[in-house]
Amino acid sequence: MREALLEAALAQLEEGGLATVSLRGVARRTGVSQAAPYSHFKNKQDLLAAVATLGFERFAQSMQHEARDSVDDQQRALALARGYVKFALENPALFRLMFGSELCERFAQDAELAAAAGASYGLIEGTVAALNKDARKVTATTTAAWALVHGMATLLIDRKIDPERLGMTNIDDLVNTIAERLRLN
Amino acid sequence: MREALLEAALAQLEEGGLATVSLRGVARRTGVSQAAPYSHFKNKQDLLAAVATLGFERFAQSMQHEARDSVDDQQRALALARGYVKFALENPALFRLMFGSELCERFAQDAELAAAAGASYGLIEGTVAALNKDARKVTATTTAAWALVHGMATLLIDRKIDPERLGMTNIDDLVNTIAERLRLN
DNA sequence: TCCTTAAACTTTACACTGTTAAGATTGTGC
DNA sequence: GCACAATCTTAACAGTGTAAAGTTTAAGGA
Repeated sequence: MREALLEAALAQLEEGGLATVSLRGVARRTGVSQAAPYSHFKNKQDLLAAVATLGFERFAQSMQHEARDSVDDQQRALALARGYVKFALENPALFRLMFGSELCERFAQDAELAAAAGASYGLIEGTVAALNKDARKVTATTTAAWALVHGMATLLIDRKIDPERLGMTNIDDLVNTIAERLRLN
Repeated sequence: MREALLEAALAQLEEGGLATVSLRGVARRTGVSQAAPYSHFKNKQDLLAAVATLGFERFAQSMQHEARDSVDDQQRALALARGYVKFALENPALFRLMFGSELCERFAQDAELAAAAGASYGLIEGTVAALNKDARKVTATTTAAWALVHGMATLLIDRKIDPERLGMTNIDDLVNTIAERLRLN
């Protein structure tokens, strides 16, 4: 049942955005009374945190899947970037929940959530580290790479960047073109 | 009075975040009845759009102020980046409103909002253009620069990047270090 | 001066939300 | 068979966005 609630929340999230996700609506969708979710989640934020944790797990999978055939670290870095952006575009509301301010303070206390997010970060850092012999630069370079890709993802889902205006018809080309402007080592 | 409502909304926004901004609260704060704001704004989103427009104007000012003493285009680009990130850190809730999903669709119909946002984009694009003789590259490079800086700003205000972990104690150094990793021409 | 008209504001109401409290139901281990 | 804990339901409270209807207010023309 806990899973049914999570699934209902996820479905509602992608159908109507975070603003349309209500505990009562999720309960209704699951065919249960309005207060039933409180047996499984302390409150609404608690449920959203669980949804976000699930999101981070899929996020990491999405990036790894995109990078499964990469033969060198350079290619792998680009593939991770594509996976990052594609996940955001395919699950915009979930992505916004994962990185938005609603759960911002929760990462400090929710170990599961923090671990799931940390795993995603580790993917990026690991690949950057493989490209940099100078270990002192790894953190800064990872941050730069992350910021570039994260900015691209958020600006794309919020329609601030229009791929057409760049003459790009598919996401792969766009990500490759933009990520190319970064010094990775 | 319209201005008094806007000011109250802005104050509440920075004090408690977007989630705590309610039309009724804004009305209460202004010392007026709960339905009074509807004489000046069609609905809540309309008021938030006006707040965001105001935010974009201050945003552009913040960047220009930071770049006022730059002697060359390279320095100016870095200064704009610092202004971008500083504004986000000093007005996190306003920044999130400006770039968040609540007003995402509004840019297409609200000319004032679009113009204010466009002016900020123009600042960045203009500086990138000054650094690139090849006009075909300007759009892509601007997008990359924007994404990098925007990603840094959002990750910083959402506590995903910790300046301490990078050995940085002030924002100027952080922005310079990260922005340095970008090929601007 | 009086009257009209439009804007601004108030009161009231409705449907919705998160959350809590109090019961009812259920299945499990003794 | 029974206590007990988990799970669920119903009912309630305060808060929200918004619409409808009525009231005040100010301006302009006869």
